[in-house]
Amino acid sequence: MPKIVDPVERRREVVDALFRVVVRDGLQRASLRTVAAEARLNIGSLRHYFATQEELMRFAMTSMIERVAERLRAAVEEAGDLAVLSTRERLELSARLLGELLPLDERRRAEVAVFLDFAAASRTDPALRDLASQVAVGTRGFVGRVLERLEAGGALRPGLRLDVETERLSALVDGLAMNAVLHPELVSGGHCLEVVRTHLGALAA
Amino acid sequence: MPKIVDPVERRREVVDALFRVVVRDGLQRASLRTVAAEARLNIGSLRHYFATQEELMRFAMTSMIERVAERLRAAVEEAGDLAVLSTRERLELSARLLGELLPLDERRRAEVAVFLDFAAASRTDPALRDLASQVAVGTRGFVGRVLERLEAGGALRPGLRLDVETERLSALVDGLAMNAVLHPELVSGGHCLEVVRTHLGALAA
DNA sequence: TCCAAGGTATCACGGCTGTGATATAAAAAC
DNA sequence: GTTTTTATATCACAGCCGTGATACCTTGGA
Repeated sequence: MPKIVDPVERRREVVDALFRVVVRDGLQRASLRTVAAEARLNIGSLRHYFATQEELMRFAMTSMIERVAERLRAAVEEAGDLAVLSTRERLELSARLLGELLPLDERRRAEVAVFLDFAAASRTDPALRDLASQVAVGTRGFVGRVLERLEAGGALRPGLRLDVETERLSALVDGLAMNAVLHPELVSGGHCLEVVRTHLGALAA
Repeated sequence: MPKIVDPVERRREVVDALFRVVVRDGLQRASLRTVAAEARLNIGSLRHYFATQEELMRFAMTSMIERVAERLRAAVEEAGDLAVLSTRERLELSARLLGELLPLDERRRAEVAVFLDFAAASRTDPALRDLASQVAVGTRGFVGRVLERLEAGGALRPGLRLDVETERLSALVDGLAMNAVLHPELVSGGHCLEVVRTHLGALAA
């Protein structure tokens, strides 16, 4: 019974299955066969949508990037205009925005885990390098925009070098996310938010 | 010609070969065969020293932990008593100590790359979990001690919560190290040091 | 001198991997 | 109704993997 299933939907199902495998067993275990089994598909069917392993991996990584980017865009839009807010409220709003990159619930936790595995793999896998670079540039842009809006609203202490602060905050968020995913018994979601709030508070005072 | 080689030295050579493979091709490519080839050993010889793959991986990770821990200890000892130093000098010294965890030269760069791959693998590999946890606890202890000594010397601004600041600085260093290794075209060693100096400066002001 | 131990090397097995080729069948296009 | 496309499914192949078993040789000690 071909053709009755939307191929776009099928690809999404396969990518979701891949993510479940990566979260549960790591990227190394995400072979075509294990992903097909997780998606309840025959490997032949899977290869009808993704001819090679590299094609599947790149499509999955691209899908994840688009999903997170869309969520960040929605969060920024929902934040709206911060002209009406007090400095304290602006800082709290910024913390919530940055929290979209932290493993504060199961969904974000899974995302960070997948990104971590892909990032580590991208170091030695040329097929993933450009995508990993795209992630790094994207998060820097997002963090930089958060800081710019704070400064434009006069919420930041004067004399800050925004490029250095962007690098500092990006590294902080990445490090927090990684530690929270790798050592949840050491770093909880609450700890992450507290550290981010402390950091933003120090940038304001 | 058996017995003429120190088995301790042999194990060290194997571990060094493993690290070279991991840095060059990633942990996934570090099979018994590739490591044996890199060490110019027959796989049978390698298995005479490491019966199983898990034993080799755990020994390698443990060796790396001990090497870095020893270098950190030496750096702290060399730092000596900071009672005679000015606040500015104490901050610069602390930055140098934290720099031991950053990829500021080829050796440290290789270490961070290896740690990153092992950390990512430890998330889903039970055989490495305790070692990864040991690394996380160790770096937190090191960072915490750096902050304690600064505070004891009165170099830090009052009112800081040292536990939160330890988590913040640990995440910052981890994130910087990761980003510098994964995206050297985006984050150089100089950038790392500048960010760390900025952070310590903000803790002092 | 003989024996045990340490070190090197090779073979074989089952298992998993990505991938090419191919068969079958249903739906769509003409 | 015929043909073409889309989809599912299976087989086979070469390659790498960890590992068990084993053989051979050199050295140290009894």
